[in-house]
Amino acid sequence: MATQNPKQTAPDTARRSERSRRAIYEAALDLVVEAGYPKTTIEGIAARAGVGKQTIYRWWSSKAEVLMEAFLDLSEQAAREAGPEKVYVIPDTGDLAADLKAVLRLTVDQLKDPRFEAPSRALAAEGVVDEKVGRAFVAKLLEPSLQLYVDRVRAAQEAGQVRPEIDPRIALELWVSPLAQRWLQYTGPISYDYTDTLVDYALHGIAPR
Amino acid sequence: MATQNPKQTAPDTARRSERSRRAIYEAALDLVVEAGYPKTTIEGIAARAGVGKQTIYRWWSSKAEVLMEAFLDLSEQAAREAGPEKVYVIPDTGDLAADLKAVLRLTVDQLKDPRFEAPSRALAAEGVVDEKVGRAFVAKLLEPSLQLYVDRVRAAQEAGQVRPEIDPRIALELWVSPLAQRWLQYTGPISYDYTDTLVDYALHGIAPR
DNA sequence: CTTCCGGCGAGACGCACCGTCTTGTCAGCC
DNA sequence: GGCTGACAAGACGGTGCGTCTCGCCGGAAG
Repeated sequence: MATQNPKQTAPDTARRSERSRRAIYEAALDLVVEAGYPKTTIEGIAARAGVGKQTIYRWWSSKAEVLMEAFLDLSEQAAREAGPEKVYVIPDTGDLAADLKAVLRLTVDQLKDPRFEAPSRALAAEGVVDEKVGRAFVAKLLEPSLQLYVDRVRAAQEAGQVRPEIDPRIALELWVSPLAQRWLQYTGPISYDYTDTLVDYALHGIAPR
Repeated sequence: MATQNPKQTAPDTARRSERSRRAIYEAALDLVVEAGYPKTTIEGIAARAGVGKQTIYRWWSSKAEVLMEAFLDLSEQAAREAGPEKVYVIPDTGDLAADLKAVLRLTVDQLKDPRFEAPSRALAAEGVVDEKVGRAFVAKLLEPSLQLYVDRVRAAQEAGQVRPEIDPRIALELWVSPLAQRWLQYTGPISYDYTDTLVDYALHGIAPR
């Protein structure tokens, strides 16, 4: 009994083809954008990438996993291109409302970019029905962004713009979740006005002041 | 050229078998609970319902549509059993915060009932990726419940507990959407404490009063 | 530089499910 | 009581699944 591997005879990463890996990422993302997630198949990805099916099955265990890594790769690439620390930190001008509104406007734009929308919709949908995928989606894609809001709200607390007993992790859901639900479930239109309103409601509540 | 039907020679509803219809509803719901949505197939539903596949294809156009009607039927049935006007109107004791907290606690319980959770997760997931299904899901299942919050917030506005310029349709998202997102996407735990906190934040905001 | 091992592209395989179509039966309006 | 069309059952070709087998070839080790 030699070294016990999680999946018998694990493949040798040293000999892995970088060329194939990237071709698979690109094919997966393109297909999801063009044909939609349900019509995106492993066979289709392999064919478009000019790759044997086994190469996909060797390194990933599901369509969702392929797309997750492909999308993660795309995000990192986009982050590198935009330059470090561009959209990836929430500004702190001292005016919490203005800063949140500014970031949410960028988010609104991003949600309408097909190259971003198609894969993240697909992954979100898969995550709703498959808890494992869902938690991976949250941990790798969502949580890092949410943490930025936590930090910004904490700063606002120290500046006296947010009550100290407020839980930042819950506070951010007052504007993130409504936007997310409208986008994911088509419960309503998404606009700058809308996100601006969310920030106002979140900061001051709906009760008389 | 006789009466032009949307789908050539539409079936005759008068001769439709009620017995088969209900057997299909039950089989679909059971399979989704037991095996999960992806493993629920039309062939599987037909087999378990003791029904020919054609009977399903005759009356529905997709797995999602079958499940949607089945779940709608289940909801109406549950509503009838609970008696008219039980959970289906939001109480108005004059204390908006208390009323919202009470209803949200019931929602939390409902979200954890497997017989309810499995189908609504499945439909929500399908709706994320298929806009047609998504809009139907919202219109038939979500919107009616949300309307109750709109009515309750309007009453609160007339009672002077909510500022008059507040849009009730957006206000309700301050507590509904965060709960929905935590449930759908596994972004955090769901508890009475959590929903109580949401109501407090929504009413009074996070800024110093 | 040579050897060799294992990832590689290609695609055949059996399986499950798709959506359509066929058959004979039987239930419900006329 | 007769006709019509929905019904249960299941055959059918098509497609994607996940596994497998085949040579090929390219990078790590000697």
